[in-house]
Amino acid sequence: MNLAPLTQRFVLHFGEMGSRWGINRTVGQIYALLYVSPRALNADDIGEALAFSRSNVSMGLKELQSWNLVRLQHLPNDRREYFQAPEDVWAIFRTLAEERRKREIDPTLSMLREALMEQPVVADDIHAQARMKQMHDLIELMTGWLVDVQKMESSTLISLMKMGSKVQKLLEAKDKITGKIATGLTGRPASVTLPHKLDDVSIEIGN
Amino acid sequence: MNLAPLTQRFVLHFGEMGSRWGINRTVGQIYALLYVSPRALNADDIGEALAFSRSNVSMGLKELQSWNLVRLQHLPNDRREYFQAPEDVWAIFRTLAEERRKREIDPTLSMLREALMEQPVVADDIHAQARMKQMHDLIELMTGWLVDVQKMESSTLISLMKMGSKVQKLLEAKDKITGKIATGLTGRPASVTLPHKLDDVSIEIGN
DNA sequence: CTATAATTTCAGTAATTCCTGAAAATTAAG
DNA sequence: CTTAATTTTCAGGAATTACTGAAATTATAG
Repeated sequence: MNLAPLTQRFVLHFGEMGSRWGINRTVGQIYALLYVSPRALNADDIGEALAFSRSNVSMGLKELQSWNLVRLQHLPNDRREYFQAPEDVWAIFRTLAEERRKREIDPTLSMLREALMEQPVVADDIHAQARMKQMHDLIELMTGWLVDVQKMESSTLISLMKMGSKVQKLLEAKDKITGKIATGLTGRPASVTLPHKLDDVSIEIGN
Repeated sequence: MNLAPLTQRFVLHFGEMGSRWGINRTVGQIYALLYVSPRALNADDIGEALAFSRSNVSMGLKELQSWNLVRLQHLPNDRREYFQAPEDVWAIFRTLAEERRKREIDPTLSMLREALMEQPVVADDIHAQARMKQMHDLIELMTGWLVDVQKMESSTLISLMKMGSKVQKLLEAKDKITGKIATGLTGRPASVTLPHKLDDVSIEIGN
């Protein structure tokens, strides 16, 4: 391996973290290399840079493709396949979140759904099913939210994350207002803006 | 293994998913069993229920304790240690998120921070460092947000997740207002409520 | 303090995952 | 179609991880 110093540190780190992320060293290093590379690389480039066998690189790239984490392209007058990681880190993050959901969450959600359809026969299973329902509801809420959030523009997402827990303030304010409506203190029609319908909310700057 | 039908399905599923979640089969099954169990279990209970050796159970429980996923308790007139999973699924989820952050994200954030302090010597490293900066900034934003969100009440978190991408509406409305202020159309002082300071925002119901 | 119950450690083995080189399959140029 | 370049597959060996039983350690009752 003969890489530029910072690149090497990055690549080695990704290799070591691989096991914690559910990928192996090879795949971690290949991805890291592609991520920092200014140009697309072919399998031989990668194998040489990381000192992996050609077949190992092939399997690693296949894995990365199954994660939708690399793009394949062809250069003129060169029949080899070139790979690169997408430029946009937020796009990468979305892909990662989606793929992890598919692999790590969805199968469990399916299992829970099926288990909740059954009628418990044994006493122990009555409690077990109630616990599964709690887990199911949490996961369903989480994944639904994730899908919702995936639809947003990156810029919107960034703004929201920068707000952090201050979003809570908006929610509290909204609850206060809707509470007022319920008790009829505002004199406005009570029909507008229920807790989960925010479409007609407008905001003003307070004192 | 002689478990109630639904419990068994749940336990076996967690065992199989274990590898995708970065834990082994044993640990997955032990956690699943504790999660659905109506009472705390001791190591022998667990070993018998899952047909694992006593030492394997011991190692599995140690692992779960290192994840803060199980609580240890003692029963009167019994010197054995009893384990249980916390009741509150949202508390469990928070723990999981925090521990995964510590193990899967924080080390990378540290590595990136260090790499960004260096002065690139080689041309390749200039681009590599720029890419690392992009990744660093994203991770820092994400983890900061996560820490913020961890502080919220579960009920608040649930409300926010149920709103999903409708939160975006609030943000858009806010931007519209602050935009108006910037262009002086409201006649209000221009100093209030900058994009990241929402403390003084109040909400009214629109038409 | 002693005896016993309970838990943990650890060396050895089993099981799984990773990686390589050789061979097969695919692709495209001539 | 033939040939050469490129990629993929896969059997076997290497490396890692998981699991067990025995021994050591720790904790508590008497």
